[in-house]
Order: sequence, then C-alpha cells, then structure tokens
Amino acid sequence: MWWHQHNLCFRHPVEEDYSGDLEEKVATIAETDESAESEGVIDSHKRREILSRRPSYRKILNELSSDVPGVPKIEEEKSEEEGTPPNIATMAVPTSIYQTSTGQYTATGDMPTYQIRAPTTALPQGVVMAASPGSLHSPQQLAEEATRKRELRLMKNREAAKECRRRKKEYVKCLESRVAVLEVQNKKLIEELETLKDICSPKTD
DNA sequence: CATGCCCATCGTCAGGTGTA
DNA sequence: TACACCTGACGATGGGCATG
Repeated sequence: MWWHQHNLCFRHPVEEDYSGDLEEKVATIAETDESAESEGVIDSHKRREILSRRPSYRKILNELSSDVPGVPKIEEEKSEEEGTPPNIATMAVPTSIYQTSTGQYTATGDMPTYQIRAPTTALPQGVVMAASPGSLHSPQQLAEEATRKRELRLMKNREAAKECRRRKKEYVKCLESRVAVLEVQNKKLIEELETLKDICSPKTD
C-alpha cells in the first residue's frame, strides 16, 4: 500500500494540494480521520517529525507507468517549456553581510535580482568552479566565497523547487486521469455483472 | 475606489533520500 | 559518509472577485 498516512490532516491551504485525496481514491483506502480534530494544535516542528516521507513524484509515476501502460512517465526535463531560451543565468552579487542562526550571509537590502532559465543538470559551471578553497586568503575572500556558495545553493534549490512543483502537477494530473479510467472500468464491470446475473438467474414464471 | 478574502505561485529552509 | 537532490512546510506577494 502507498504512503496514505502521509498528510491526512495537516494540509497547507495552498501548496499542500489535494493529491492525497486522489491517492486515496485511486487506492481505495479506508480513511481514518480521527486525527482531524488535532489540526492546528501540533506545531510545525512536531508536524515534520510526524510526517513520514514518501517516494518522489518521479519515482511514483514511473512505477505507475510500469504497471499501467496508459500512464505517461514524468520527463526528466522540459527545457523548451514556455519557449524561453535556456542557459540564461544572471545574478546580482550581494554586498552587505549579515549574521543568521545558520551562518553568515550577505544581502543587498532589496530583492536579489536573478533570471535563471537553465536545465537543472546544466548549472553554470563557470560559477561552480570559479574559485578553489586553496586560493582564498583574506577574510573578505572567504566571505565572498561563502556568499557565492550560498547564492549557488539558493539558485539550485529554486530551480529544484520549480521542477518539483511541475512534477507534482503532472503527478496529480496523472492520478486524475487514472481515477477517470478506473471509474469507467468499474462502471463497465458492474454492467457486465448485471448482465451475467440476468443470464444465469433462472426465470421462475 | 478601498478593503478583505481566496487562490496560485514563488523563494527559502529543513530534513529525508539516493548515490558515488 | 559526504554530498547533491528532492520535497513538505512556511511566509510573502500579487491577481481576481465580491462587498460596502
């Protein structure tokens, strides 16, 4: 059985969409919603501890597709999406440094300016390999290196989040179409059963 | 027109998962 | 085991719509 215990209650109003319901529908899982009352009681931190992970959408869908011929596989990348040219990556270099609980970061004070349109597997290599740790000397250089690494990490994660959301949408669409197919199938089987009943049952008149 | 509500989307963080 | 990747959660933002 699937990961159906995941997120039965703690639905984020927007991002946490209804895919869980679809999963239940497809798998015909008996719902145990006694925990619905506890919504809002458990804080976010505890929530994360409770929630169990499930496989990635790509994995799930690919497994689905191997089981069911009609189910499409999630593609690795759609670089031609929206018709925008790939491999455009511009980043503003932050100037000021601030301290957070997780480390020393920098900021410009306004929103970071970036425009990225590159496949996740083809990140700007020039940026990645720009400086090796051995070539750093002054604290300023170290700070710049840390900043550069952080910006790179954020950029990668931004793209990863986009891709993840795209996959999730695709996954939900797939589930929806699967629900439709199964409903039709179910209807047909019920009709067939009724027909067979009529044929097999002896007339008593 | 101003305000409030709802929804979609985005960027980020944190932590789980996969793999070399 | 370190590292990269993936994804749930959260807050911010902006657009659309209804209402006063």
